[in-house]
Amino acid sequence: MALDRQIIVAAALDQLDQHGLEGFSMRRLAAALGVQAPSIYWHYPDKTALFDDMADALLQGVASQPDDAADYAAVLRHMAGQLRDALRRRRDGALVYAGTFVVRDNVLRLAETVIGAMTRAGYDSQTAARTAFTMLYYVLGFVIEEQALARRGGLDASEIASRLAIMADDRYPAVRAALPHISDTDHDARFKSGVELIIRGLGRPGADNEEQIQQLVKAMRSPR
Amino acid sequence: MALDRQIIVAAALDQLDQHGLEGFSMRRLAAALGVQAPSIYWHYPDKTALFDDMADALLQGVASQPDDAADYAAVLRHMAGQLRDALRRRRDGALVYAGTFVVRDNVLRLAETVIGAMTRAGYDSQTAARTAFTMLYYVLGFVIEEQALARRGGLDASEIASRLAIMADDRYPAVRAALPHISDTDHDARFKSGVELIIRGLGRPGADNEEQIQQLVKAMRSPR
DNA sequence: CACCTCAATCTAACGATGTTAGGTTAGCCT
DNA sequence: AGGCTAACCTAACATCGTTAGATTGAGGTG
Repeated sequence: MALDRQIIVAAALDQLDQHGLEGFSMRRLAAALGVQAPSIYWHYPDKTALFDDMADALLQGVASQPDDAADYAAVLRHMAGQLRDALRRRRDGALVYAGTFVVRDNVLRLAETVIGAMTRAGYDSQTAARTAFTMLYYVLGFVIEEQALARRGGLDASEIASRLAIMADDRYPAVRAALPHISDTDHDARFKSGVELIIRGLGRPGADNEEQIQQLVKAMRSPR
Repeated sequence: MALDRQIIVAAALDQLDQHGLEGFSMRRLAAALGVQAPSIYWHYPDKTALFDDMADALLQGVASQPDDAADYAAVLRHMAGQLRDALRRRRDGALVYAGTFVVRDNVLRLAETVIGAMTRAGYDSQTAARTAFTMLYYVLGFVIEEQALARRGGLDASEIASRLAIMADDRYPAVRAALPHISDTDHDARFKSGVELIIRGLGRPGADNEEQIQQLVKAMRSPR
């Protein structure tokens, strides 16, 4: 009577926060809803269908007020940040989303915002689409690793760092030299640097200018 | 007697290919090894420890012969491709790796190759480390989505494409215009374009030159 | 009001899962 | 020969996703 998909999804996301992806259980979810487990199967054919809705719900509110006037780089930055926050909002959110990869309104709106801003700036739609996906994959991979620490309950960041320091012996001099940056816990800064790296990789709109930039950069990189 | 970790991991990866991550079972694995399920628990404390070894084994052979003379961009390209192939080799390989995120010899060797090549080229170790991670996250996200189609057995790529075409109505004009590129099934080309985007984002080694390039690119992007 | 329908829940159960407790074997060391 | 222990076994526990089929209760119809 009281149950519908929206209520179930909301409760399911709370369950996710409490027990994680591994500990998620249809029975516990049902109990939290004050109902028996099979009742959920009247509203959803199976667990994966429920998780599809959960994945979509994660993106609710992302790209809700697109700014058509904004610079395309600003849009990319903003959307990457919003996507990261959305995936981080719930425990194991990135894994839930990765497991399903649904095509729904919420993700379409996100794509529209990014691709629209880029095409308006003069990029062809292939470049726009591929950039949007590259950014999406980066964010997804980043948050998955960001949440991986929480997943393995026991060890914290410092523990990993010290274990890494031990392993990085003479066989891995470059890794050892870069240790403080590899173990850097300033996730915000690390995330932004990746976003900027991708944005910077975009040349000027139009294939010709694109090539120009590439050649120019290449020239500047050549040995002094 | 016959059993050891190496044999178990090899059989476990075969099980992964046959049944996927969802269908993986300690009992079935044991049966494939001609043994009862609890026997595996003499060699591994639990399932997650086994999956850690499996994740590490996925990267075996990656960056096995580092070329110290190679251009840093070539190293980045090569390592990204090798990592993608490694994760793709086994069904749900990317998800297995994402679930664990272990720090072992195989991943250290990969990091050493990339970071080493970049620092030798003149980049500071922070830029090198962050670039390596950005590339890693991109590849991970890419392969997760690449394997997502196989995970949901029923629908194939064309089915998704047509469903997407239906949803991309007037509300999403940019998405509709970019449809052929969004549904592009040439995964190799899409993968490479992301890799090149990230590589291109790297400026000339050294902060000053870096800024130079940024300013230059910015100038070229400014309205005609 | 009595009857029917059907959405929405229930109980009961099936087969499978990861894991643990504790017993059994078989080869090596003294 | 006798004991130790690595490496397996059987049995069982609690829990899981899911299905079959019974039951409830509200709304519409005669």
